[in-house]
Amino acid sequence: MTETITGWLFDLYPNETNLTVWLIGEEGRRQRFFQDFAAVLYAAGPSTLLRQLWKWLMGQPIPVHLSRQERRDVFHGTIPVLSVEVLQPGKVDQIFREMVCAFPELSWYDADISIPLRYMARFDVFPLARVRLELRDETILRISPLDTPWELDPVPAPLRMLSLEPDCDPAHGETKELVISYERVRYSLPLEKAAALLVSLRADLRHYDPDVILTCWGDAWLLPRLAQASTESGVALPLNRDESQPVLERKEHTYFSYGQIVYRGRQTQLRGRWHLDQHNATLWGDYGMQGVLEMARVTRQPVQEAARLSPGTGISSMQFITALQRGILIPWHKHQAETPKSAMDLLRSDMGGLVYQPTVGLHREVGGVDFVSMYPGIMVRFNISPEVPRAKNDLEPTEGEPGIVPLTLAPLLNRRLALKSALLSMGKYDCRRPVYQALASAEKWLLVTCFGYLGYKNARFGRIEAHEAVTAYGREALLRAKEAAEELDFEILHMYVDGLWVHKPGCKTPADFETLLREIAERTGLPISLDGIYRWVVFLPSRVNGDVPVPNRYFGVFQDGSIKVRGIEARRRDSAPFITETQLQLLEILAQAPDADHLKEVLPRAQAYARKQLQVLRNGRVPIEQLLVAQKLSKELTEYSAPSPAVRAVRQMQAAGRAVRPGQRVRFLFTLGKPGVCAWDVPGVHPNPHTIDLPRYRTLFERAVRTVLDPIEQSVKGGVEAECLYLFPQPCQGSKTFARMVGEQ
DNA sequence: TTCAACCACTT
DNA sequence: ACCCTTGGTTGAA
Repeated sequence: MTETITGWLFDLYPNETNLTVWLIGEEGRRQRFFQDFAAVLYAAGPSTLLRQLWKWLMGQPIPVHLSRQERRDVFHGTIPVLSVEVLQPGKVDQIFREMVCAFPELSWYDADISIPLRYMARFDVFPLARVRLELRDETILRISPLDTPWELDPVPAPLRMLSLEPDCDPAHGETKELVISYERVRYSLPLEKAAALLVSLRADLRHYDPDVILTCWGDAWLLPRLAQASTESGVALPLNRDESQPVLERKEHTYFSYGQIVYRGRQTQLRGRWHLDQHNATLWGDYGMQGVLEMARVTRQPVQEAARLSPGTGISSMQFITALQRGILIPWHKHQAETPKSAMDLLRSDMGGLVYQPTVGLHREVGGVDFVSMYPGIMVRFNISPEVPRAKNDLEPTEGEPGIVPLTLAPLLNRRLALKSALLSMGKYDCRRPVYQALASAEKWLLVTCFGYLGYKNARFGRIEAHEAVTAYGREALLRAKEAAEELDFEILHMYVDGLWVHKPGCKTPADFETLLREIAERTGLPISLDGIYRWVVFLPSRVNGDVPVPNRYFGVFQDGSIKVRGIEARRRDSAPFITETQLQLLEILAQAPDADHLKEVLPRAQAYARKQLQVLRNGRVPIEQLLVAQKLSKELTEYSAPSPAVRAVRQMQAAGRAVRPGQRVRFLFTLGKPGVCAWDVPGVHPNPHTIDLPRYRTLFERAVRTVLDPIEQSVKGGVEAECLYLFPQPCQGSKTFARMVGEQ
């Protein structure tokens, strides 16, 4: 007796003998099923060794199916392999470890691919895919997808969410209460009365049966704490929906991504239910739940994994899916202890992108023209992939079988283009807008990283020549764009890697740029778009040498009044919120001018605002959190040779028993006297507001204000009284002078 | 005053 | 162990 049901694929993991698969049924039931699933891996090498391996495997207790096959290796063509089919998916890692030990000389393929990823590739499904199951009792006989990860508006799964939120950041202060909320329920309980809390929470879990437990600081703090309380008090807390499985812990780790060191705290994963910690999810800040689900869909990683995925892992898993589905072998990589060159290092060292010197100052009626996902676009159009042979300096589209990289990228790129064009045509207040924006930004990361991986020596599908071909065409495309613009009498104000800023008197509607865009698209074969038309844009000079332009510090206002800011204080994550806020507010005021000619009318308001904010600062009325500076620790404390403010703050934290790992942020305040900083995340220590180093904050404040106002004032000079040019007394460097100025009030 | 060390941004 | 874009700031020599 078989039956068929449909629903959303929710969770998936190996159990003792086969796989557990959770489904959210069409009609809303959460159901657990089981499915037989064999994981296949391959060994290649001398036939005698393969024969020995065969014999060795026959003597193992773990059941396997063995066969000789021919498979395709990306770099070596078709090779003979021994196929090892492990019938108990949960045992793959164990048996593989033993095989490598016994036969270290053999080459291994498809060996370190997670079970969920193998499953997703085999059945072409993904987390929250709509699927049809053919069942016999609790056993899945067949699973087939009803949609693809590339739907723009997938039918949303009816997820039940329960949120757990302590009343304050446990890293910083003393948490007393836990706020529990779901649907229309919301209440809080003291954390101290553990038994009462556990009983209540258990009742909620049983009664509401959430799919998602959404927490703040749940990974490293709340859930471990609840688990411990549960053990101590004897009150069981069934966080897992699958009570036959233990709660899973993923260890903290630090990795490089795009020239940055990144820290991921430990993670607490559930089975049959998701736990998502908003403060420990890679993309949560910018994209929220939608971003995490999108990441899971396109990378096909389980949702809890997707939540803390690095873009590199994300793009790798997409390539693995492509390879698995096409029968291309995935080489096994030992994890070498060497420090990998980051993708960003490569981008820098081979001077990948073309960079131009902008014309410093304020410009009006400027078109921002961007290639959309330029590097991925190049890889797809020119079939750039490690296994596809290339003639040198060949800049023409190639014929033939698309390679792994373009095959992986094409749907992602098309999706991003589709999202972008949907965004262009939808109204400003369309409710899908924020979602689409979140999806587009989430994918941008994957696309950008894919290019980096092409030149990354540890990537399994990398090749430096392919990487160079991409940057070479990128430079060529930008130059062709420049030529096209100049032939159409546009003035080139600036070019940067994949975008250019152009001006032509009278060109201020999208229609005025249409010919240019079409011409560039035609000459380069790459998708191009109008990022927007600026009412005005300012390219900043170097601060060290005021005559020299810098390519990536600018700000401007588009015709719809929205603001674009790059490289300046407000974009730096080590700026205090008060500084960022002031700078962005200044820009908001300036954005009220309908065009550059009206800047002189709004400038006095901006100046008055700056003066007001300065007063707030001087009077000590800025909330202390607004003055917090956050910096990322780039290495172990012992590796530092200079006692930078961040290092001094970490020392304070260490003295209080708080460890900080590389990649973690250190929050601190600048204070008067030695050591000049006060670490924020030291429990029980509350900095005295009177010791705040106001002069220092004032310097930072004025710097940020001058970045924005100086160029505007210069451009409207003549029409404005001279006294307006200097908002503040001349900047003073010595702290004594500052102390006097702050004291004078 | 100079300079090495350090942080962050650009995509 | 090696190389390391840019701009900018900080604190010690």
